[in-house]
Amino acid sequence: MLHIETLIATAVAKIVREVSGEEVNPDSIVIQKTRKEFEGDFTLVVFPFARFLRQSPEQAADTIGKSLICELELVEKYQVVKGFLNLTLTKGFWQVFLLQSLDDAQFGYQKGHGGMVVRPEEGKKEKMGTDRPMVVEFSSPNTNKPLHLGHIRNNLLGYSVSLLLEAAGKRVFKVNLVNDRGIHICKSMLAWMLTGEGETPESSGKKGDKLVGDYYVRFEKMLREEADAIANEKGLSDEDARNEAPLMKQARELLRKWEERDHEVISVWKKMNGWVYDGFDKTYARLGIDFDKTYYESDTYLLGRDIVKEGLKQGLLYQKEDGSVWADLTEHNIDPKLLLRADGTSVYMTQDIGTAQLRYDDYGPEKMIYVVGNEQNHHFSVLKKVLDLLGKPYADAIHHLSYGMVELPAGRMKSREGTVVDADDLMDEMFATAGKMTEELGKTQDFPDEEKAVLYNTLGLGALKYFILKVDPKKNMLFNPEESIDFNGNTGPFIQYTYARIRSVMRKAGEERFESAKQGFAGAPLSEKEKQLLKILHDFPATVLEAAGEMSPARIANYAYELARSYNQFYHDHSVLNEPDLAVSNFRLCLSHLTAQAIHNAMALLGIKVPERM
RNA sequence: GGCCCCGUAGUUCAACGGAUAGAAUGGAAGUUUCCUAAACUUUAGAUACAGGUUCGAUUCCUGUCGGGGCUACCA
Repeated sequence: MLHIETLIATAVAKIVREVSGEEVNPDSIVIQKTRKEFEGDFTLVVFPFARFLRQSPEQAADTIGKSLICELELVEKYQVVKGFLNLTLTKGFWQVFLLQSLDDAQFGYQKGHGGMVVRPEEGKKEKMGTDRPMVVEFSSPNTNKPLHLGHIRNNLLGYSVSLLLEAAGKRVFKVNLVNDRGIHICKSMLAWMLTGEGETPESSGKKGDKLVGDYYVRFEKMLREEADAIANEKGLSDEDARNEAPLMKQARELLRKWEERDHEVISVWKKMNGWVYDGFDKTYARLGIDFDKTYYESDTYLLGRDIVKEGLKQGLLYQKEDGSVWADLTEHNIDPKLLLRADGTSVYMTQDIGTAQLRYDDYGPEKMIYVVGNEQNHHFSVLKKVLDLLGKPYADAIHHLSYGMVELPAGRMKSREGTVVDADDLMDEMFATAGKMTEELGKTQDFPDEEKAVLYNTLGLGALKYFILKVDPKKNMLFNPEESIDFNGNTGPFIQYTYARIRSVMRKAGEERFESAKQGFAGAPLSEKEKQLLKILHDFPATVLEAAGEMSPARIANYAYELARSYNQFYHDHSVLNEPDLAVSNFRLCLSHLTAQAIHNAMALLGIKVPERM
């Protein structure tokens, strides 16, 4: 059904044109929900038109209000407060909206492809009419360390943004890019080869990614000792000492051998990475994250290297005397960027060039979205410029979805100081807290153990995901390990609870009762709380489009909270099943059902499940 | 040094340039013979500072102060 704000805006544009002859772009007309201290449903901000109409804002509002009543049957009455035109819609409009939405299990989601509005850059609106897919890359782990809280934010964001784009009608491919090669991988390999004594996940009982991570830490410790000794002995700077250290030399040698496909090195590499993937798979599964395709840097860096060499041949890049290859970016006022080292090995940028090409070849996407922390803003701006320099058509399709850091009270997480919050540990804690809270409330005494476990998982993950996704992706956020994540107030469990409450009512009503209720609420009056709830429900489809356009799950999280809060207020003031007036009871039952549907669909966009009872 | 981002109640988060800056949490005070009190109600409490643009600024511009990031032949 047509969105009412659009309808009003179009009508206003027409009125202004008829009265003054001025053309007004309907997109520029501001319609907002009326603040609750005033009477009305929607408010038109009249100030911008007052000049066109050569009237005071109040007069202009009155003029437009009068015409709107004639123009739109849905508008029942209006009131003017200063330059604000407050419109009240008919009760019939709200009831028709409810009735039409009731049977839509996909309520809030776009049907079919295309037609969404996206604002990739601030303030820029752009119609996206094509059927080309969106590729969303997220997670992008290194295979030398387990996943931590930073990765959780990344994964949840990427996954939710993918769902959002899909809900907005796009075809979406979720891809992971595993950084499975490079000097850092060689470090954990080397430590394992030197000190591991054949330890495996099976022999030690450790999760594979944890085991490999331990060797990475061990390498850094051993290197520290060597570097300190050398620094003392030769009076070198820390950086130089680290580079001079035999361990570092061995690691570089290992990387060189790896690039030569040395059998022994490759076999250790495969073995250890296999352990890590087993570990990652468990963590992803538990988080509820999945991918359509996984790229490996080890498969793409050579392609990147070829593209760079080709660029060099075409004279788009230049070579230094030592043989290293560079991109000249002086026209952008950026330092030259190294793309191939003198020894021919590639750097991060090189492989990103390769992956971009591969991804373009694989999907021909409209946009390639990279969910990567804002510390890499510079990297991506350089990547786009280098691809542009190389004449790649997809340079513009690259969109860096840059998100803020998760910080601890003491600052950012540092593995060297052991302040990293491990992803698996955190999920364990959330599960335990959910169980403890629920049992203290005595809500699950009659639950079988299996249902308890499912519920605590749902609630623990719900709390965690909501906690992270409710924050604007662009902003840094704070996590305090000393305080457990809340289950009361503006939280995931609060919204889940609201859903469970509604489901309980629906169960008591029964399917038949609900079916007949749909046919029988025409005459029911509309209370303030009920209307408030309907207004919020009506907003859902537009909110999904906006959230998709801004690639901001936070918009959905805040929406879901507002909706749940509004329902709880309604629920507190009104009885659904004990209401004596049948029409009113029917109406409330339907209202409850649509609310549950909207909560379910909103939370689904965040990757959060909702329980039937809790 | 240069470039970029961020400063909103004690704390954690909201607010397309629009009305009296919203929530949550913590503090204070209440609500349950009634569909789930993980709820609801009341209450005190904030736009770092100084200018500018505007009918209107938390939002845009300039400067100051404070925090973070980037400025790698790490990723």
